[in-house]
Amino acid sequence: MNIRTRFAPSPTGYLHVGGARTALYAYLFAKKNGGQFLLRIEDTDQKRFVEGATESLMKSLKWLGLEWDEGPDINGPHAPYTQSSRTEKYLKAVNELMEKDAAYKCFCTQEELDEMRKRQEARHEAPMYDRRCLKLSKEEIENKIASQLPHVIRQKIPEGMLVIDDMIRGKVRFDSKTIDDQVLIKSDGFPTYHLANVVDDHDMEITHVIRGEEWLPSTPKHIWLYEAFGWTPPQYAHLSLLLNADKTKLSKRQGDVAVEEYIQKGYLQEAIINFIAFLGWHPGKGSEQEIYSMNELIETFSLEGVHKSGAIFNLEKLDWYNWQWRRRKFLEVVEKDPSQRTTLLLKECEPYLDSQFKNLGNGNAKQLLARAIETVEEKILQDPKPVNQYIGFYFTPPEFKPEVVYSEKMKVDSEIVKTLLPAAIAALSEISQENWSEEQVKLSLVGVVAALGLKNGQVFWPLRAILTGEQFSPGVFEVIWALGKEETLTRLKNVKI
RNA sequence: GGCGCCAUCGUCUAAUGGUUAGGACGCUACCCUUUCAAGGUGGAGAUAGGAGUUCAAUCCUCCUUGGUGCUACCA
Repeated sequence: MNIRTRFAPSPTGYLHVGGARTALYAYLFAKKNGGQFLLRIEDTDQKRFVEGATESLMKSLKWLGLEWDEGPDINGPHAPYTQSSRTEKYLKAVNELMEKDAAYKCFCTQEELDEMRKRQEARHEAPMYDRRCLKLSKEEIENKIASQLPHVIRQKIPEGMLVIDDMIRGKVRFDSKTIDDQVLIKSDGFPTYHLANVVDDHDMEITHVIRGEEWLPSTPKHIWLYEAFGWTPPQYAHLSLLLNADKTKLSKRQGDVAVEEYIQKGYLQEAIINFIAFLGWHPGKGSEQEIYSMNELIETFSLEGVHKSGAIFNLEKLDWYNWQWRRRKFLEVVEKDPSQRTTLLLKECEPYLDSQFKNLGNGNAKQLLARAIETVEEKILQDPKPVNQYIGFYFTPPEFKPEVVYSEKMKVDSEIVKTLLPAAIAALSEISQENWSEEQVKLSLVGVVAALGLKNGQVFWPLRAILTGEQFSPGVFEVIWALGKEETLTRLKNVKI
């Protein structure tokens, strides 16, 4: 069987990360099985239509590497792939349903429906359409149509139980008594999701419907529609939701939910894919591999590995994936061509560099910047945003920060700094201008360590902290060498405890 | 309210009718080190509760609890 899946978003805004995961799973399932992945735009609700949303959706999808085989922009054998251009198909389909007595016209007004619901709620009944228009006689219907009363077309839900065999959830039972006669065609002539979805999935030969859990309760309606048409329904796989930290449905209020926003923040495509793939899926077989490329995911993916429970969208893990992928891509290039190292790192930092560092020409300052960045390579690969912290002190002397200089962990207190400073100043002063090198600085400071009987860190940490004012920075020898003898001594002498 | 879905460390998850319940993120201790970071070795940390089936239940069944989704002329 040729597997065909689809992603069918509504153009109401950006691509939501939850939608991205749904699309990813549908994509992986299709590709794993050598099938096709389609994109269909479900814009049957003009009220919610947002200008540019389709383009934005497609852009994010493409950026993620989720390319479709058929879709609104490239078309295909079942074009068009935008529902608003397919209305005749739905009208034709619904006529067929009425002929088969599986649908009927309903003339109830919004007010009538509201009132009916209110009364049902007052009696603690489930709010449901009471089928009053199903009892209309032929003449009544003709009269109402003749007087041009607006109407909708409702699905006539058959009686009985229905069991859905969901690929993720197994067998799920529904009683038709609890299911409403769904509106299929709205009074504006547009279909609702339920009709359009079924007609299109059938027409586009979709074999597996992979969609969010929110559709599970309405799946019986869809299956009954397939039955009424005499079509074979697709296989269903209902995915659990992505959640906020408090386990509510992932929402904008509690953080960013648009893929676009993560792109802007500098997350790598590979990292986002890797991360969302593992939110509710695991390769199984006791595997402990965490890093998967898209190709590896395609090879490994299966619906059996998809979880039933919702997963919290945890940014800390995303950051970690992002770091792993930045590093992996960086090393791939550098291993082939080591000369690329600095260029690549500078490129990483470029967007975050303060303007004063951007146009340094090619002189000493530029080299200094390059070296500084190289020495904090790991930090840059983890997160290039604080880059200015790692280099700013070269250009602007920092204030003395006791909270950085004194460190319980490094066993550094003010007493140590008091004895250390004069010794360090004396030792560094002895190095002649010609001999001023990183190596010489190191020798000199190692001498101080020995002379004072301290641990390495007790000397190196406070000096670096005084000179840079930063928790993290390039190494102390590098810093001293680069600042130069004069500036280093000035900074050290200026310290007042 | 009705109907449905879900339930292993804080988070993502692995595992099996019999395990010291494993890994990753995060947290943390120590080691290493040219500080920090990285790296290495450890640590704390979970089967929601109650019944039942069974020699044996985290795993199967039921109930409770909690969470969540749907209940529109939205998708």
